[in-house]
Amino acid sequence: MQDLDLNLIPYLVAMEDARNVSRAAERLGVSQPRVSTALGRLREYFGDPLFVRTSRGMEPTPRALALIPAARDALIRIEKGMLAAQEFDPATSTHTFSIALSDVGEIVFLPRLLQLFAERAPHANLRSVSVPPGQVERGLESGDIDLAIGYFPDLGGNNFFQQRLFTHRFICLMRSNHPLAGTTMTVEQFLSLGHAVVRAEGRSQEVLEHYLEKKRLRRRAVLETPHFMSLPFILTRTDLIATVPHAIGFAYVSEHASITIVEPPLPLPRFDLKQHWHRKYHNAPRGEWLRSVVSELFNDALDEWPK
DNA sequence: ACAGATACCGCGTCCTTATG
DNA sequence: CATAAGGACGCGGTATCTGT
Repeated sequence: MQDLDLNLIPYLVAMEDARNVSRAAERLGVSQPRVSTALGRLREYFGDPLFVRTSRGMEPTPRALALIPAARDALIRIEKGMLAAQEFDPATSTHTFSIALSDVGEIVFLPRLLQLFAERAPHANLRSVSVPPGQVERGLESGDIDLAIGYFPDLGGNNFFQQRLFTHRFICLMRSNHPLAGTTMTVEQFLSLGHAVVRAEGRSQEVLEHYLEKKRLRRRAVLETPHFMSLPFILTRTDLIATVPHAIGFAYVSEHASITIVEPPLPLPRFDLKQHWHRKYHNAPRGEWLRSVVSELFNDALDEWPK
């Protein structure tokens, strides 16, 4: 440690970000040779080339990749602990928070989140972004997305932090005057009824599909639709049933008297709904505030909906 | 032609030593 | 023990070279 010049650490991190000496220099606000010599000293200290020239730019070596997380962490700690005193004030903030939500999330999260924003952050705005699952990662890293809420089983790795909000279970919806409304549905009935099946972009419906497939249970998908929104209108006018995450079902039932909930006759799988963020922003006051608000609003108490 | 590495020089920093 | 003065070291800049 004595021999390692700590001033070199930002260069290491900037190189990983830019993968290019000149651009790293630009980002750091220094000259290109300075990055080059800094890299040289790092190379000597660690006895490893750290970054090598390739057709895709300066590629980090395994050694560099092993070093960088710690370096990044150190910088963030210093920034947070010593330099960044600025606090986030929800009452005056005019920030627009970007949140990645599945369509399930839009229905479940946005109304309550907006209510809370109106009270505590009246000048802040919300933007719900719909991005393909593979791009959530990139968005969170770049800061284009502040938070991802929902079922994102692919969002792992040690660059991302997550917090479980509540566990989703599946329930069945049907019209209130359906012959089976208010009864205890049997497996036979469940399988013989026509189903309205949502195949949304998100991953949550896959959990159900995989389960049914594994159990070799075939239901009759009379309707396939990519949207949850149309379900209440469809169910009201047909004998179809739909199996959906419970928070959605509860939301529909509270708005549409013509829809009612029936418990499914099978122990359907459950899945955790989480909020995900990039470790880069773990200590950012704004992000911390948003996450605390989300976990305050959405937690296991949601299992008790509706009253 | 472009990007990264090297040469060289000025200057600032920090260490050592001296002194109040 | 604190501060001042002197000096070595090395950082970081510009210019330039080298390799792809």
